[in-house]
Amino acid sequence: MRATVKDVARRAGVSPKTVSNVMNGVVPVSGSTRLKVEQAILELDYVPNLSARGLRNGRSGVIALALPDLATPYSAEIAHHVVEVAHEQGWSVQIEETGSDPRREYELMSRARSNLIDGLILNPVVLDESAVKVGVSLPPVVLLGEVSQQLADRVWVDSVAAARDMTLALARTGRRRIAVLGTAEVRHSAAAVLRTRGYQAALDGLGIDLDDSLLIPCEKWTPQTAAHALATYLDSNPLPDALFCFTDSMAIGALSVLWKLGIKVPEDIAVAGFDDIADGQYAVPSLTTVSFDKRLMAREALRLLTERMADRAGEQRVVTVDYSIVQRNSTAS
Amino acid sequence: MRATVKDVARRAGVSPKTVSNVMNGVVPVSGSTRLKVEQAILELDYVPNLSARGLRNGRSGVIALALPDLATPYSAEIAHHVVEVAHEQGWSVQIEETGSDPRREYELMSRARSNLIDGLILNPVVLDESAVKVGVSLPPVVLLGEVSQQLADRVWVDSVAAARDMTLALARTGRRRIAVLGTAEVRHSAAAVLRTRGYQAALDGLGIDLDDSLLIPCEKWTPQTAAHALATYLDSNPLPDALFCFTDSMAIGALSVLWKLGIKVPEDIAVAGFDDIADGQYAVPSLTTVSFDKRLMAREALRLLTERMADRAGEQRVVTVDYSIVQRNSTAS
DNA sequence: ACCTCACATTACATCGTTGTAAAACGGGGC
DNA sequence: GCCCCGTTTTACAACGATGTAATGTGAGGT
Repeated sequence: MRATVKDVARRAGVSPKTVSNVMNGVVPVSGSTRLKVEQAILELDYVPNLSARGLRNGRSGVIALALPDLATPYSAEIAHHVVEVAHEQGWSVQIEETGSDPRREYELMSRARSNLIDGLILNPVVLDESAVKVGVSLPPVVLLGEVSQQLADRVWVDSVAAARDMTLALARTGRRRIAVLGTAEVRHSAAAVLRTRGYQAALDGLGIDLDDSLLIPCEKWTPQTAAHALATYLDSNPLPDALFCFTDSMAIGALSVLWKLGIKVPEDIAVAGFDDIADGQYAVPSLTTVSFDKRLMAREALRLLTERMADRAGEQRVVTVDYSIVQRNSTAS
Repeated sequence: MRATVKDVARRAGVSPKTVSNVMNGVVPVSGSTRLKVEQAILELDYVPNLSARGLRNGRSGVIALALPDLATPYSAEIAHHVVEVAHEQGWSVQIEETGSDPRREYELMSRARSNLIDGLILNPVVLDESAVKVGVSLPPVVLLGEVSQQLADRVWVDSVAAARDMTLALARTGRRRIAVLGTAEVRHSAAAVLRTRGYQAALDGLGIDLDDSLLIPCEKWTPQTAAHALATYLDSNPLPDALFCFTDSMAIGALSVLWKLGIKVPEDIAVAGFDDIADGQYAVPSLTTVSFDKRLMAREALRLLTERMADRAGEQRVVTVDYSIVQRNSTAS
């Protein structure tokens, strides 16, 4: 049987509450009793029962992190940082996968209410109206990434501006027929919409007419689907000058296809990505991308979340994280 | 305020215990009362408090998954599968990162004891003696991956055999000076030791003398460190025939370095990895690797874990998951 | 009408921790 | 020696759900 405060108290010759006081350190405890208690804790190898603590004071010390798909390098890096930052601050992290299913996104919020979870960091894909219900009797939520409506506190990168800048950067290397990979036809993910918007803004600024045939749709943002989408596209379309993939993962799939087809990057076509995942640096050729500080995102998300827990009523806030265009070999001129 | 069983009971005109009976479905409840209760639950938007439930019946429905580093594609894929399989079975998953620090590995086990966690799936790196203490008053544990001692239930791939087979496969393409990347000089991770052993066994079988200068050490198994290790190595050593990297991640780093040096893969040197991460398929050139079913590993780990929870005393078990050598372009002859 | 028996429901206690409010303690001043 | 006051410790109750054991209900048999 596991030792409880009672056992420790008996052994130390004090009351249970005193043991609790020693552990929590809010109520002052005299040096001598503190020592006795600490001794007893060690001897009995006592560990507090977090369920009981959670029941008693209404918070569990656990937050949930919900991502579309953990196997995605981008999600994995985000998860890594959130877990690490959370741990520094004494939080545990429960991971949930939404599979980019909006039903699941909402279900999570309601599940979180069953406690054991003090807050939720959600990387939504198609959230939108499905979860407008946020706010009422739901746990504190911070959204991570693009959303089309302001539903809750949120941390993001201005991907309209980033996509615009990347498009401009590609144009600056002399490319004119710039295709994008990852536009959405069915499920309009906020990220796809915003990045497409940035791309169009850049073309407008350059005085280039938008050519719809340069919008290569790709519903799932994985190397596999990207590779397939690009291969199919190239079957019946001329090769563009440049290819701006809406994520690095897709870019990696694209590089693979281009290599198999004997198309040289960056000589025949420039390729750029978005997210700056670790592997992009080691892609062949190394990948030009939109980079931003994921650890900072994690830190800010956690900050917003803890502040929200302290004050459920405050105004909704948005943190915009800086980005930069990182030029690597895949777009050399 | 959140509704409790009491509120639901009052509204449905029954006792709290009856509400509990309806929810848990073990004790029979008549149709009419069940309906009343379900109605009340809906009206009040009642969600059970898991902390209270956990306190009362000693299990929280949460398991922990501890990995060295979530940002690693291999870890991420494992996590993805564990989370998905666990979710299917109604478990939640708490993620912990060990940073391959044995102290942290042990700390986790003791933390797990504070409940909120019914079991632990641990991917150890240097566990060994540090956690021999498993078993006594610790939560049910399943180890995932290589270990040097049999400490607990465990799921693994026979990486001695796999490394041997991969080495033989490289030899079969006519390579003789086969280097390995990822041997350990400082912290002897079990995986490094076992894979090196398989490599040596293969050379023995082929009648090739072991050439120590073909063992390229690399403590951390990331593309970055691998790239650095390989670049440094090639500065002062002749190019081997083939390079067997102990993980795909390292292989990706290696491919990047080779490409930058203008060394052609597979013409000048064959490159192989281990783990079959998704990106290996899209590497340039696509990566030959040791493949195994990660979802099966997750499923088996969870099976062992739940069985262990049911029977803390049973014999320790080992599940060995099959592997296969997947030939791709990086080793074409 | 009465008793039995199976089945449905209930009251109560309990899980381990901690906030509240009250009690015990101890030191200093008169 | 006594009282007062600040500090430390304590008893008790409560968080919410559920197992135990006891109570209540009704149908069926005689």
